[in-house]
Parts: sequence; structure tokens; C-alpha cells
Amino acid sequence: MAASSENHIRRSILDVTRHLLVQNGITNLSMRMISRRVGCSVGTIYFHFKSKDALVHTLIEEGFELLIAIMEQTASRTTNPLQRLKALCETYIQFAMKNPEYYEIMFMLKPERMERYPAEKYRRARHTLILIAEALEESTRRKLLLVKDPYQAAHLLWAFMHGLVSLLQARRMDARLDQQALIDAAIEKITVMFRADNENG
Amino acid sequence: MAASSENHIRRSILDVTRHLLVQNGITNLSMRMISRRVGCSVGTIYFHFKSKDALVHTLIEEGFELLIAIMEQTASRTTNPLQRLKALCETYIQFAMKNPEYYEIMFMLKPERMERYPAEKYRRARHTLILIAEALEESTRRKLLLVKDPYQAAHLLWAFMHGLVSLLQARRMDARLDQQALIDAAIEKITVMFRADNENG
Amino acid sequence: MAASSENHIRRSILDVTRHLLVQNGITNLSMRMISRRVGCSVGTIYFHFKSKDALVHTLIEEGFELLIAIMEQTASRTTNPLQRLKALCETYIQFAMKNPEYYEIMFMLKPERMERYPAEKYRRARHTLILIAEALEESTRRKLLLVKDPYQAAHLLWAFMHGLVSLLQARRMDARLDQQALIDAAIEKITVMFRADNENG
Amino acid sequence: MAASSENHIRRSILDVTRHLLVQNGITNLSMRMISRRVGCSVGTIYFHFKSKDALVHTLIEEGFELLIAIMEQTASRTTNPLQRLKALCETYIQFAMKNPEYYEIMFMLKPERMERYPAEKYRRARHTLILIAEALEESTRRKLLLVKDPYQAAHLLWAFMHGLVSLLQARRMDARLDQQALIDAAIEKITVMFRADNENG
DNA sequence: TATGAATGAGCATTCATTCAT
DNA sequence: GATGAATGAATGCTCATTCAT
Repeated sequence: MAASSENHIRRSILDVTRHLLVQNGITNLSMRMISRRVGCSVGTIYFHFKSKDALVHTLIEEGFELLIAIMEQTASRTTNPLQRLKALCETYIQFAMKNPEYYEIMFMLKPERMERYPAEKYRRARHTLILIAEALEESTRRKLLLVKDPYQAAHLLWAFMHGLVSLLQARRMDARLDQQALIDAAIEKITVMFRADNENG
Repeated sequence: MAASSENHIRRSILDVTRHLLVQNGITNLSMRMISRRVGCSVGTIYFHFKSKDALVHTLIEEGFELLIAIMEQTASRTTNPLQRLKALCETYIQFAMKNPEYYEIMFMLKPERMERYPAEKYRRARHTLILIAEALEESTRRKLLLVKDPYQAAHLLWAFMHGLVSLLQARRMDARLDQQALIDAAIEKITVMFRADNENG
Repeated sequence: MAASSENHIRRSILDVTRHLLVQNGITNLSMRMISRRVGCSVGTIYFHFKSKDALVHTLIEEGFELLIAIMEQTASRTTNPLQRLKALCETYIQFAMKNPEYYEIMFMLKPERMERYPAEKYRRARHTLILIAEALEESTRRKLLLVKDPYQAAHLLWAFMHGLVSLLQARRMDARLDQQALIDAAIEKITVMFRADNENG
Repeated sequence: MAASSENHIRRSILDVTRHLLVQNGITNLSMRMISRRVGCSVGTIYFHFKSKDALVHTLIEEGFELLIAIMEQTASRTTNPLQRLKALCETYIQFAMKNPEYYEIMFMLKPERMERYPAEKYRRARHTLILIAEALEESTRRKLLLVKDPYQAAHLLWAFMHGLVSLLQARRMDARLDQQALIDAAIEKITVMFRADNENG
């Protein structure tokens, strides 16, 4: 492609922003700081991105593209719906733990504090839920699980996973507990939760 | 009396702060704004609280006292451990949904961005986990559930509940789903998760 | 005398202020800090002193009273005018070095920055100069020195001493020089400066 | 050119700061006031100077460069050491009287109140003392004066001059005395102080 | 006498953003 | 494409002072 140098600095800005996001959180993110770290002027950032919000939007979009890509890849790799469910959950948690900065802006911002971040962008999260719901539904069809409302159930699984990763990332869980053991136990419980013989009404 | 009028403004400051916390989050919380809303000068806030941090600390402490109080009350009200477990979870979720501002400063701040908030205060959250762990353990003793590591299991339950309430509060779940139905379903799953005959490892 | 408790706290305020003055200088002196150190409320200070300025005025006055007292005592103790001159200079320097806080507010404040400090208070410094001028004049009369304008000469001596003590107090002189040796040398030079056979015009 | 307009405002900031320094002293110097007087925003000052301290540092450095430059120029102009000594003293006093704002930040701040002002900057004052000491030493070598410890003697002369200019600047000397006459008398005494036949120890 | 509560103006500093060049 | 210069509003916090009690 052409414009390689412009892409280079644009990419730098995005990457520096991501790193600063992990370190300082979104609220301590400043254009000045980004420019200093990138080694360009603030004006340059404004040339590539309309505003600070636009810069963060771009990262949010990138994050969702990345997450959806790996979730679909995972979904397509396994035909057994139960195994697929487990794999999807593992993929989600892995994504969150490996990309805390993406995860933060994708899932941990409150909408009322950033009305300016277009809601429609966040709705892409549903794609992930649909993949999970499909695995639940197919499992039910094949009598491997018994799930009445797969879409709602997908939300419950999401809640579980989200709670786990956000407490881990916030380092709020007892440090004496083994992190991987917790994740493994959680994933095991996920399949248990919807066992056919558990449904009781 | 003097005491009541002095308490009045102090209380006002705390309450206004809580409300602003829900609206704007902790990072958009400003002393000026609090004073404007309370109808006093900034200096007055500084008369009652040493600093912005001290003001937030007071709220954090209040929140934990409130949560622990109702959790213990709940725990003491029910002898059947399975019912107690359920009641504890309901109480926790209710607390979070009714007091989003307390919940935010208690459970949704990342430590690296609030080093100045004394860690020891946050450790009080463990009291809640211990109450849950005890219910799990007693249930196991009475063969109502089968939980190998009750403390770890309590963390898993906590993660589930935390994920649920934080996604609900952030309005990130599909609005077409009924909120109360989701909560009920979650609580039902919680007991299912540790059914005796589910343990397979 | 009666009013002992009131005097006690009043005295405390004055003494604490003096100590803070040495540590922080006049500009970092705050009513809050004084009250904290005294262990009373700010209001109490305002009961005893009309304002921060009035408090400092009181100290300035105290300082001048003290200085004038010891200068007069010194003057009255020695009849030989040359010895008296030397003793007066020694006394002045000693006062400055032992009471840096008094010295600061007495001699190191610029009038344009504190118009509110009544000039007439500062004029009391002239009493000191007159004692020195008298010693110079009497020395001249007795042909021990040759001083044409004793009052101007007193000002020169004052300048010398003031320069010495203020540079020493500000720790601006080379630390490798012995402080007492400098003072001794200065005092020696003072008598030399007005030797009869030095006058050449 | 661009360079001239950028320098223009930077220079304005420095000059306004100097003027405010004379009027109000360093402690009453505020960034707001500077910006108001310059006619720019506070942010602009912060664009040109990292902080208030950095701004003052720049002035301190400027002051020392100026003083050292004219002292060296004076030193190089006269070969006769006695005349050189006199000229150096005149130059020093002139500098102080003409640049009271530089003089204040260079010589009248107490170190405990300005720890942040790098000590190494102040040590440049010694250069001035060395020039004076050299003149004293050469005068002694040529038997024009008799000075045992020229470096200490230079400090004494400095003290004398510093006392004179700081009392004059603070307008603490009797206003009826002629200022220039005082300065002249002081300079005359300076040479007298170290006359060969005065040394008696 | 003494205090606790309150105020309003002030402080240094940082921020997202703009724009001529 | 990119920058340096500038802005105005915001931030947390401190200050001397007042006054009812």
C-alpha cells in the first residue's frame, strides 16, 4: 500500500494509547502524554484523530474486531456444541486477561459517563453472546444440556466471566488463591450450570 | 442543637458526593461541583474532610459497614445453610442494585488508580466472602451441597454476582431481557452450581 | 498580676509564631499553623490579636525593645568610647545571630510589601544608630578616631554588620570559612575603618 | 520571523516577572498575576516555562550571567589592583541598585525557603568573590595593601556592600542621608580597611 | 474567653482543543 | 502532514478573616 509513514505514526498513537490505558486507566489518559510518548506534537494526534473520543472509539472498534474474530474462529473450529461452549468461554476469558486495555474500554465504561461513545459500537458485544447462545441451543437440541432461554443463559455466562475477569484485573480477589485454578473452576462450573438434570422447573 | 446542624452539612456533603458518584463516576467528581450542589463553599468541605480522598474514604467505609451489617443480619436470620446461601446472595445483589454509588467505590475501582485508598479498607470485603463460604461449608457438612474448597467457591459466586450487577449497572445487557428475571435465574443457578451430584472431580 | 491564663496563651501564640518564623519565614506563616501548634483555634488568635499583621507588629515591637534594652545596657557599661563602640557592635551581631526570627521581621522586610507595618515602628532602629554615633563622636572628641559625620558613619557600620549577619543567616557565605572568625575580623575592621590617621580628606 | 514573535512573549513573561518581583517580592509572585500583566493566559506561561520555579530559575541564571559579565569586564579593564578593587565594588553596588529584582532572587532568598532553587546556581556568586580576592591579593603582593586572607577579606567586603545595598533597597536607612554619598563613603572605607599600616595582628 | 463553622478569593497546575504556518 | 503556540476552563487545595454561640 501507499501511505506507509502516515500509518506508522497513526499506529504508534493507537499503541501508545493502549499502553497508557493499562497503566493509568481512561481517566488519566491525556493527549499531552500520548504525544510525549509517541514523540510527536499534540497537533499531530488531532490530525489523525478528530478528538480524544475519536481516538478511543477507534480502539474500541479494534477491540471488538479482535474479539469477534477470535470468537468466530473458535466457534468454527469445534463442531461438538458442548466443547464449543467451553472453548468459547476460554477464549473470552483469555482475551480479557491478555488485553486488559481493550477489555476496559470495551466492557468497563459506564454509558452515562460517555454518552458520546456511540451505543451502536457497544452493541457489537452481542455477537459474542449469540455465538454462546447458539452453542447452548445446539447443546439443548442434542440433549447435552437443558437450557430454556439460551439468549438469557448466554448473558448469565457472560456475567460470570465478566465478574471473574474484572475482579481479577482489579486485583480484588484474595491473592492467595491461584488465578488459573479459579479460571478453570469457573469454566468447569459453566458446563455444570446447565446440565440437563439440573433444570427443575 | 449545634450537633445536628454541623452534622447536617457534613451529611449533605456525603450524600451529594454519593449522588454525583453515580452520575459521573469517581474521576469526574470535583470538590467545586460538590460544593456547588451542597450550596456551600469549597472551604467548608475542607473543614469537614481533610481532602477529597478522605471524603471518598468516609463513603467507602460507610458502604462496607452497611453491606456487612445487612449481610450479617441476613446470615443470622436463617439457620438452614442452603436457604442462608440464597438469602446472602440476594442481599448482596440487592445492596449493589440499590446503592450503585457505594458499590462503585467499593468494588469497581482499579487499585493502580487509587493507591491512596487504603487497601486495608478494601479487605473488609472478605468478611462477606467468609459468610458465604461458611454457608457453603455447612451445606456440605449436611450433605446438601458438595463443595471441596468453600473459600474458592465463595469467590466464584462473588464473581458471578459482581459480573451480573456491574453489567446491569453499566446497562450493557440487552435491554429486552427482564432485569429481575436475570437476577432470579442467576440466584437459581448459584444453588445448582454446587449440587452434590454435580461434583465429578 | 491578674490575668495569668490569658497571658499564658497570648505568650504561647507569640512564641510559636517566633519559632515558625525561623523555620518558614514570614510568608509561609499561617494562622492555621500557629493555632495548630499552640493547640487552640484560629478564633482564639483573633481574640488576642486583631489580625495577622497585628501579631507580627507585636513581635516587631518586642524585638526592638529587646535590642534597644541590651544596646543601652552595653552602652552604659563602658565609659571608654572606643571599647564601647566595639561592645555595641558585638552586641548587635550577637542579637542578630541569636534571634534570627526577630531580626528577620525587624530588618529584613521590604516596606513596599508591607505598607501596613507602621513605619514609625521601624524608626526605632535609629536608637541603635544613635548609640553607635555617640560612641563615634566621643571617640573623635577624644582624638581616638577621626569621624567627620558620626551619624553617617554609624549607618556604614550598621550596613557592614547587617550584611554580615544576613549573609550568614542566609547561609550564603562559603561554608568553609569559620563563622566566628568572620565576625571577629569584621569587628576588628570596624575600629580600623575610622582610625584617625586614615582620614585623608 | 517566527523566532522573534515566540521570543517576544517569552521575554515579556520574564520581564513582567522581574517587575513584579521588585514590587511584591518572590512570595507574592503569582502565575495568574504574571499572565494578567503580560496579557496572555496562564497556559501560555506553562508552555514557555515548565513551572513557576523554572521561570524563577531562568531569571536567577540571567542575573548571574549579567553580574559575572560586568564584573569580569570591569576586572579586565584595570590593571592597577587597587583601582580594580574599587571598580569591582562600584560595579557590584551599581548592579544591585540598578537591578533590585535580580539582586533579590540572587542574594536575598533564604535557602530553607527555596530548597528547590538549585544550590549550584547560587554558587556562581563565588566567581564575584574570587575576582575581588584576586585584586586584594595582587594589591598585597605589590605592597599596596596588607591582606592576610584575601578570600575571607573578599567576604567581608561583600558583606559590607550587601548590607549597604539591601538596607538602601529596603529603604531602612535614614532618608535624610544622601544615598550616593553613603555609597561613596562606603567605597572609600573599603580601601581604607585594608591599608598596609592598619594591620596590627 | 474561646471555639467551630463558614466564606471567598487566591494559589499552581493540567487539560482538550484550535489554528496559523 | 505536522508543529508550536496559545487559550479558557477546570482541577485540588490553602488562606486570612468573620461571627454566632
